[in-house]
Amino acid sequence: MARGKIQIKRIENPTNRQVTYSKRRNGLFKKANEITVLCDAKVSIIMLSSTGKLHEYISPSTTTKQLYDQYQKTLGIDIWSSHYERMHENLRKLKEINRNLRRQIR
Amino acid sequence: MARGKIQIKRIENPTNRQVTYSKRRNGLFKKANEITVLCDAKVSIIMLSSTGKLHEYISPSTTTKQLYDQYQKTLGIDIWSSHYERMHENLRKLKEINRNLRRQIR
DNA sequence: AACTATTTATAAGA
DNA sequence: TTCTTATAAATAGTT
Repeated sequence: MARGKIQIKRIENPTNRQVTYSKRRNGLFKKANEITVLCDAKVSIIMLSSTGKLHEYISPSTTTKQLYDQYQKTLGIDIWSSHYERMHENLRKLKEINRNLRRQIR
Repeated sequence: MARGKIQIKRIENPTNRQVTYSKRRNGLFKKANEITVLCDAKVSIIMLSSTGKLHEYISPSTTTKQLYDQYQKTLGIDIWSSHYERMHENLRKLKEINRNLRRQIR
């Protein structure tokens, strides 16, 4: 965009790609924050770089989970069910251990 | 940004807010697509407007669910371990109470 | 990490 | 909503 127009195609040089990723990620998150404030919106951004690093933006008024629960409710996709199932299973085991302990105490 | 600088604060007029939301959402999604192509990244954006409408951007190479499963796997490990540690601590306390009770019985 | 010439995004108006 | 355009903001290439 500056000092010369670029074509929107994959940057082959890994160093340049990383630098551009970092700069534009900052730009994207700044824009996300501005629309959050200006328009009273809620925004969740998750990014995975070509080197496998994960970055996230989330509007201050909410959480990533909240917004995805809303997304899930709207689109009917159960993204979090496996997480919930693991938590439930763990709670079940914990309660069983608690019962056994109380039995031991009596 | 144009025809006069604006302050980054909530736009009170609902019509103006809606117009700005629509324009800037387009801008944000365009930027998200550019960083996807230029940097070989994967991006998921979910937005909830102040009127309750949901909008989404997802890089062509993936799905929203895939990216959030990755997010959950990467960040969920920490959440899970702290939860595990809390349970572990609870168990330790229960065992200590148990020991004290046995001592009282003797 | 800073700089700056340019390109791009966009606020206000039509 | 879509187009225009003057101006603000982002950023590509460089240091």
